[in-house]
Amino acid sequence: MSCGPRLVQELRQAGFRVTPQRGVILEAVSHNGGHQTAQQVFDQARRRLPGLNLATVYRALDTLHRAGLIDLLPNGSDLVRYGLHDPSHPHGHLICRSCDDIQEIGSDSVQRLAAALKRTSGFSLDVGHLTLVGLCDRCAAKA
Amino acid sequence: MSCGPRLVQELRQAGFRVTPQRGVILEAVSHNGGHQTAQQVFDQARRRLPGLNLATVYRALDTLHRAGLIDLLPNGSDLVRYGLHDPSHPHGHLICRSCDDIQEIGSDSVQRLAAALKRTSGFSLDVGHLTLVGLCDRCAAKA
DNA sequence: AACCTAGATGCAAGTCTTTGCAGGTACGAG
DNA sequence: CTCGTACCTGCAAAGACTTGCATCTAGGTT
Repeated sequence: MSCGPRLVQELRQAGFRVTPQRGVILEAVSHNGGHQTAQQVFDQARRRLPGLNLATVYRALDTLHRAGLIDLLPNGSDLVRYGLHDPSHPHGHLICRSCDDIQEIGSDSVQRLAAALKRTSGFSLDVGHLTLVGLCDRCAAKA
Repeated sequence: MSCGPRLVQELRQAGFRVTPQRGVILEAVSHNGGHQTAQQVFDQARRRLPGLNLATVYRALDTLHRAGLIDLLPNGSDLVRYGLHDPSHPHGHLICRSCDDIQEIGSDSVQRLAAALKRTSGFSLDVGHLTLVGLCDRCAAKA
């Protein structure tokens, strides 16, 4: 896992400090294939750093997010989940408001929307971690 | 204000009951031009229904949202705000993650994205109340 | 290598929102 | 018009997340 080097480089570059807490928390985020809740990250990280506090986890998750190391998945109806941000595989998420299913979308159509918004409103859409809410095909068929 | 008839019709149609609390809460949402927080809705609604409870406000807002009467504006960093849903004027919101400014967007480009998603993934995007996060032109210029 | 300071952490208390439960009410059936 | 019950509400307590403050530490400076 190449977390270590990336952590140091990207945190420093964004003007944040490299601390053991942030290292352990970043590793915990990727545990079990990602998509962890804050509490799960906390439980996992505390095994390696017993004194760790939940408030620190929330602050570190925010910091790592702002440094571009992790993505937020605000699930609408469920808890917020966190995942490693992989710049070599940019994608958005489609979340079904009925069954909470998450599917990924490639960024082609999103890129086109972003370009249109930039042109018409000057707004820079966050393409890297975009989350869209609606109905998946199965739930749409029911309604 | 045509809240009354719409309230009765749309709540019933969605299988919910029409209660005085829901009526007062719906009116409170539209107070001051909309975009109210839950607390503001509570303060406003309690003037007409003194016994009203904050938990009821949250439950009613959820119910009214699911019945299609109000929109949610999850502001990312700030509190969630609520507004009347106007089917004759569908639009999305662009929220700046840096300064929390909200601007509206017409649905043209959003409609195109929705059509593309439907085609490629079978996913039905909620076009009526779409909220996109990014940087507004001023904050993008700073960064 | 020792020092300084902005920034990070731990703790505790605070907000915002949700949930469980007991009693109350809308509204369709009789 | 009255009844019955599924759905709502109020209350209190929990859950999720944030914030204020004192202490500590990463990492640049000397």
